[in-house]
Amino acid sequence: MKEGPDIAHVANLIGEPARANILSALMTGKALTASELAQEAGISLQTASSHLSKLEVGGLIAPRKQGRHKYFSLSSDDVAHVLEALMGLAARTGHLRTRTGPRDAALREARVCYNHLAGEMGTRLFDTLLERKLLSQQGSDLHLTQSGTRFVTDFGVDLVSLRDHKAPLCKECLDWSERRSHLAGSLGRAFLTRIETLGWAKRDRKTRIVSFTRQGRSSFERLLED
Amino acid sequence: MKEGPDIAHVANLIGEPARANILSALMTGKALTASELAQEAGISLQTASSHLSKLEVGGLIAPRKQGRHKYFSLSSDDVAHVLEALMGLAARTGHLRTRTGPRDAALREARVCYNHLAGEMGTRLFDTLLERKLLSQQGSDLHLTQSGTRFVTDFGVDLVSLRDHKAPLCKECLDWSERRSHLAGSLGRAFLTRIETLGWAKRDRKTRIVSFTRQGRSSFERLLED
DNA sequence: CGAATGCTTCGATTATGATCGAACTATGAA
DNA sequence: TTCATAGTTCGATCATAATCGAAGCATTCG
Repeated sequence: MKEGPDIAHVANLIGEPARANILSALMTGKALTASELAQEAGISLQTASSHLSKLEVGGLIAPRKQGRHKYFSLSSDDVAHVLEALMGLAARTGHLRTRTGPRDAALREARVCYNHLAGEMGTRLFDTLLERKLLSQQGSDLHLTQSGTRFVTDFGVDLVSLRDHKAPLCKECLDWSERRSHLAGSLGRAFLTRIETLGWAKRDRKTRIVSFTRQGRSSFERLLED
Repeated sequence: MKEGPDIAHVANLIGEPARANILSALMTGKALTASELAQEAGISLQTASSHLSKLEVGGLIAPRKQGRHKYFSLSSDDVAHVLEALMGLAARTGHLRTRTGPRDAALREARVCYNHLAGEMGTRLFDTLLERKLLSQQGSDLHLTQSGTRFVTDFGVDLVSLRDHKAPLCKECLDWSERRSHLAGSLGRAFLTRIETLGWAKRDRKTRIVSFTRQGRSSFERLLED
């Protein structure tokens, strides 16, 4: 009864609606200010401040001061992973907050999961990388193969600067709508950034939706089939 | 702000200490009665009853009546997966309830994660299955290969009866102490059962610890190296 | 400097829900 | 039938924490 990590504390942090909204908003991967998060969660600035400090002490979010603004973001991919897992469970146990609508369909097709691509497009990318042996999976470790390195570089991602970081290059993240993995880690992030840079898709500012242009979509298809 | 699944509700269910204790107790995979769970969580029977009904309505646990007893168990592997993910996050953000001790070491070595083997022994099994190509991983789908089928059958697992179920045969589950995957799904369950049947290891009744005998440990090693 | 903006702290209010005693129902045993 | 055990329901109590107004810092801008 008293062994192991204290899951109640962490779950309790997530379990308050206002805080859950804050965390969900941060799943877009963007750093947001206290005021923005307050608005997002539908609470006053004072209340938000209190919640934010709890989340910070709890290690779920990390602040960054910039002038008189204070930006918050999720403190690690782990947090995003737990949130996605919770969304999956909540969806499967039928605890949806709204009826499924067109917006929901868009979310399922392509969305942001803490800076990397999730949804159907995300899992397809991940699966293709494995099928074409651009990515190799040993146990739960993921590595770029030689051809994978070439592929990624050709796509325009600067691997050299990525490898500098301590953070793992490739990680997998379980997708709540697809029940499959998509690519996380710094490479996952770089992929999404590159897709945006190429103008293939745009992130919606308010939601987690990633909307591909028609051209972008077919370019993406070609990339996968190449 | 209102799209997507209601994670706050689910997280809130887990976020109450008494309920977290109940769920943790059920991570052993054993079905427990209301009274047992009350004792496990250190609360009265009335209080436990209230919590259990909330967890049941929330879809996290499933009851089974047997005479005048009511047995509860986790309602799915998904729930166990979320709990493990939470434990990982809690452990990494430093929210341990107790100092690490010998019991903790035993837990890290081998423990039960909702009826399948977790901890170091669990992840080693999983990795070996992949290395020796007994298990193949395509995207996030896992399949037994032909040689894998032979391997498992030789080990004494009755695959035929397992395949009958609708539930997926192989699944992966992220381990909180190892940060790697171990084998879940009905095959994972069968593996642990078989290990127990062979007398290689015993589950502790009260904790999640799986303690291997000396002989069992070396048999296990041999199985992996074979 | 003073004014404005972003955020935090304090304090009072309020709502929620965890808790358990007591009474009640259901199953099983004598 | 009567008694015992397992579990639920009801009701009262109590503690916690979410909320926001008001005041207080801190930073930037004019």
